[in-house]
Amino acid sequence: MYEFLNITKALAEENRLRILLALDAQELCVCQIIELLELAPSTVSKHMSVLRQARLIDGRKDGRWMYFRLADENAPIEVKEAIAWVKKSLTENERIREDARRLKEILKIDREVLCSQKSRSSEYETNQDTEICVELDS
Amino acid sequence: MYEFLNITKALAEENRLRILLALDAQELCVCQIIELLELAPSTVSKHMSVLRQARLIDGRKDGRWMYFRLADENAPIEVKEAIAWVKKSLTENERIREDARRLKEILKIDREVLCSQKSRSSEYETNQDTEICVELDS
DNA sequence: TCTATATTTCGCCATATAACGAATTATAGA
DNA sequence: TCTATAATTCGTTATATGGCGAAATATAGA
Repeated sequence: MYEFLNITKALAEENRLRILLALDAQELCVCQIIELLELAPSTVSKHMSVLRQARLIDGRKDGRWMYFRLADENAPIEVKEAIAWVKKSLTENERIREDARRLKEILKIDREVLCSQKSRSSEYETNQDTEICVELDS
Repeated sequence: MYEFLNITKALAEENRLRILLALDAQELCVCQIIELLELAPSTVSKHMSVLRQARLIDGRKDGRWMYFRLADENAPIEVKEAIAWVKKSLTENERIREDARRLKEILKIDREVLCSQKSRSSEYETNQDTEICVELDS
């Protein structure tokens, strides 16, 4: 029961659903998810921990970067079915589609540039990555 | 998205999962669910309202009694899949099986007796419905 | 070894929500 | 009409959780 509740609680939050759907197409490092959601690193880290606790995602460390991906075939059946249900229910959702578009742009940015605090978008200024921001906000 | 979140939030609470599974076999009136969960009427009523808002259950009023049942084929596809997923994941759960056993006993009790405050079980005393309470607590 | 930095952990605050009892509403039956 | 009562609504309280920034941790590279 508690394991199942871990899954449903993990799914009961909009940003975590956005993360799951973003991971549908490819694995992502935390800084890319931070960029997508425009949340503080500590907040995103907590969300990843909740999703991982529920076994909805797996993580691997590569140097300083932490990569996450959707749980695969080895996951418990309830988890696999949960992921299938979420994907089917939300793939056509407008917010999720917008995330997918934004993510495509984010993936074009070199990770070194993306992850450095200085070049992080949106937060403080109408910054220099004009063409990217225009794409992202459209 | 908000509709989907209504579903996941409704599923992210143990007592509401117990209610859904209890409704798997038959429709129930609120007083029967109160008896099963041993929660205050106002609490159960709120849970029913959350489940209904998510469209996971339907209700019908019959005199003073309100009956609820699981959503049927007319429900949105996400709802039907959610119900199927929950059922498959939890039917074998020990807590849920115990609820099913208790529910069988509760359904034997005449509803007039069950619903009247005086004869409500467990709460205050080792009451007169001895044989029933023994069954329920075993 | 020392520095920079990606991520996590921790502590705090604001908000959401589960629980209850009291008050209210709706309905059956006297 | 009046009373009893099943259920809901409302107000309150306690707890859980999302958010952030600061501090800690881990690792790459100088």
